[in-house]
Amino acid sequence: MKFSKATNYALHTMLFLVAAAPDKHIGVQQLAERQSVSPTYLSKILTKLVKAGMIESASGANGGYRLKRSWEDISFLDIIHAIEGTASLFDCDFNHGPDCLIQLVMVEAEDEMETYLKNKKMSDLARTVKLSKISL
Amino acid sequence: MKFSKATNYALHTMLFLVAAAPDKHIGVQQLAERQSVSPTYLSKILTKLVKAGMIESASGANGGYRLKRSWEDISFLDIIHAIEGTASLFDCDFNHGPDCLIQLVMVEAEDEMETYLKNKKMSDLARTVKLSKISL
DNA sequence: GCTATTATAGATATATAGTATCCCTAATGG
DNA sequence: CCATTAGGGATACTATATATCTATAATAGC
Repeated sequence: MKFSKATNYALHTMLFLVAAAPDKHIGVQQLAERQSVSPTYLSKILTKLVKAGMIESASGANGGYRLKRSWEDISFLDIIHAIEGTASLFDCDFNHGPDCLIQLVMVEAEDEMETYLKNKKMSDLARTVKLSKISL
Repeated sequence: MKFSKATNYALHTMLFLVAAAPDKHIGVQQLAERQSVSPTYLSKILTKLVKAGMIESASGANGGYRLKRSWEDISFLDIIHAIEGTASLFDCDFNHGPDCLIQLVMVEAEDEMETYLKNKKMSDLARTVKLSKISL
């Protein structure tokens, strides 16, 4: 079980936008170069973020991707869900009654992680980046 | 990102052993039938639990798998780690300095889940099973 | 010791998901 | 109208998970 690389690309792109360009359009070309990934691939990933309402895109010259107005509240969980989907990490396929005890525990465990990720906002992280001049 | 079916097989097998047969040898044949999976496949999974020191195996007639003496303390996390490995769920491969802020957050999130799973013991669950007569 | 039983290991096959690229189309600013 | 940029479809490659079959090793019971 692993988080996908796509999620990593999405998280880094979002952090870059929030920390360095919260209002400018940035082309996928430039974003892709920073992460050494092909523009078309990154584009597919970012399109998911667009559909999830976190960023918006503009075609044509000087186009690119830009944060939406409501970016202050975007959490890690929002981004992860947009890329990986919202399905539970654990499925007990057996049909042994309506509630599988193991399933219940696993879902609760996942909830613990998700609660943490829901409370971590990109904007919090961006503040840290600016203070410490950490490179993205 | 998903937990593997193998983890599900392992968890159910362990719960069955703890709840129903904490001291008897149970053949993989019988365990596999309960979960509608091939004996050789389940055997490979259970061998991992043997190597992790949670159960022991005996060849020959009346052989099979049995819990080790120390089974009272076995947690969900122990089993998951034995099957899925202990590697972090998230790797930031970029080389932008020693500490990637995103990586740090993701590892902490995983820790939240793992802490929960470490505190959930199979024996706790077995007690619930017996009280409520839930079918495994 | 012989035989039936049972776990273990190796080889192999199949399915699924992740990663990635190429190419074509659509939209838009200048 | 043209250069630029996002979006979508088709496709290929890889890695991992899932699963089975066969052969080998160990052991209990006779």
